[in-house]
Amino acid sequence: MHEDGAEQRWSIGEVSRRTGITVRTLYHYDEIGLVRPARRTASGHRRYTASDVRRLYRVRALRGFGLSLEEIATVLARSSDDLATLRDLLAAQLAALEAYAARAARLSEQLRDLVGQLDAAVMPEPDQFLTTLEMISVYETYFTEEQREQLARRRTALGDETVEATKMEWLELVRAFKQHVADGTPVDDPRVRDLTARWETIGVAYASPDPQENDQISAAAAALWRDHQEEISTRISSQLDWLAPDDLPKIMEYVERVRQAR
Amino acid sequence: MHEDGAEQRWSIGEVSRRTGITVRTLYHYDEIGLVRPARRTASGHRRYTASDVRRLYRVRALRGFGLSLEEIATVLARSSDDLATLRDLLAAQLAALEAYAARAARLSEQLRDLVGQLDAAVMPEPDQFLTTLEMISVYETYFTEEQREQLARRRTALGDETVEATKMEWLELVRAFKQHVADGTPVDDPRVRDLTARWETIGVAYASPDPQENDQISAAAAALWRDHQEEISTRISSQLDWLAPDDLPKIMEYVERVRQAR
DNA sequence: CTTGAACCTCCCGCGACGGGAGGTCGTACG
DNA sequence: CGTACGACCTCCCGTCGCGGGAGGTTCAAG
Repeated sequence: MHEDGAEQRWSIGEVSRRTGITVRTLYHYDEIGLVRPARRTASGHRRYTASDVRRLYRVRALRGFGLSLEEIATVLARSSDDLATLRDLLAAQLAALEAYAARAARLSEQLRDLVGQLDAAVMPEPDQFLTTLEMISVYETYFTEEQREQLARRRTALGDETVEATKMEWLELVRAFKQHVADGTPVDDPRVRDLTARWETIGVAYASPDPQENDQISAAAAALWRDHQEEISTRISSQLDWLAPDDLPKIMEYVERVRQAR
Repeated sequence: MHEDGAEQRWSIGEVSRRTGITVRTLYHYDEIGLVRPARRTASGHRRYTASDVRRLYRVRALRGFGLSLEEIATVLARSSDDLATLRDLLAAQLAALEAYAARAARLSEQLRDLVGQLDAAVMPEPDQFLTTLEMISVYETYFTEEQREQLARRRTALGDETVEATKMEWLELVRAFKQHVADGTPVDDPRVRDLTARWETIGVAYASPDPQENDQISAAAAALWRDHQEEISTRISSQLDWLAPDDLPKIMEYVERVRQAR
């Protein structure tokens, strides 16, 4: 650690080449005071010292971890004596990165599904695909991020076949109810009471251990149905040949009346 | 699909509540022409139709997948007849997301290491930690992303113990060379020739199957050493009690001369 | 002394809005 | 019928991390 007067200094271009940071960025760092060259020549040209360059390397590393320039400025201002701040920031950044990675993974999965559906031409109608997009958004409007995550976890835990089986069972119930609605079966008939009980147990597999959470999810689902009955009914009936668009609202209303009658 | 004159229309505030999109954002979408309400009242208030709201849901879903508003505008402009564009965009987005997730995973690992080192107080000197940051940046300056990934893959494939063993073996070689340098052993001595051979085989475990890639990595490493001898030497010697800061350059030069003498 | 590269400052632009100022409109209530 | 208040309107500045251009000065080599 010897510092004599003849210390080496570099022009902004040389520094740019050495560090791989563009000249424009160096100007920017100087402007905001993040890395200012130790001195200027008489004519105003920037002269960077070895210590400036080291600071630049630190900035680059921290930028690489996703810290903002402001955060970097604060940790580099106090860091010599205080590593705790830096540690906390890095730890926070780590948590943020992991959360982001998890979100990205969920999105990737959803996207793979969608692209797969498009490729398999399962959904030949363009309108139908766009409607799928709408439903995704509606779904996200009514359920919070945690709720969606919770439901997604449950689904993957149960496995695709189980989920598919549940869907089939639900459709079977819908068909049975449709018949009862058509027949005008009274709401206190033991048969429809049994069907309603099965209806309610279906969701149990997706329930979380926390009952309060379940209530919130049920409430969100109810609100979704309340506000978007038509779209949902249209969409589901369009994929089945035995269900008319206005069947589902009638069925849901009927089920509700059965519940009340208990 | 019946469209009578008495179609339902909503004010911007109602739409905001229904979709969860802020009023400000609705203004923005109108401004850039992404979602314009079907009409205005005489006084200029926006009136959104059901079809506008559906478009908003589509926009929100696509935004959720990370598409830009411009991309969304193009796919929604042509999408009714052309799902291929949308498919390609989603597929591209999927690839981008996966790449990003992979990068996030690498960064997380690096960050966990760093935070772990800070917590374990392995590195009590603040300066030393900041120097670590500098080295990270330098490392990234000289090796390309693929090269770093390649090296990281090799390291994880070999396992921590093997890597540690390699490090130990290398240190052993360095100590042996240090002695030979001190003794002035001639560069054509079979003992130093053997040591140099071992030196060279050490890196082989990290080599890629592609020889050209190896050459590039070696070149990058050489450039790094050329430009940052001092920092590296200082850093390594500070962690060992038997190595002076100026030993390593001498040793490297000696090894080079042994190589030339062959 | 000239030429061309490197350097300087100043300023507009991006993407997707947030937020405030300052004005108009709609409607419910007194 | 007036008035109060909330909802709505347009216009414009700010964000973050620079990129890039204009228009001028300085440096180093020939």
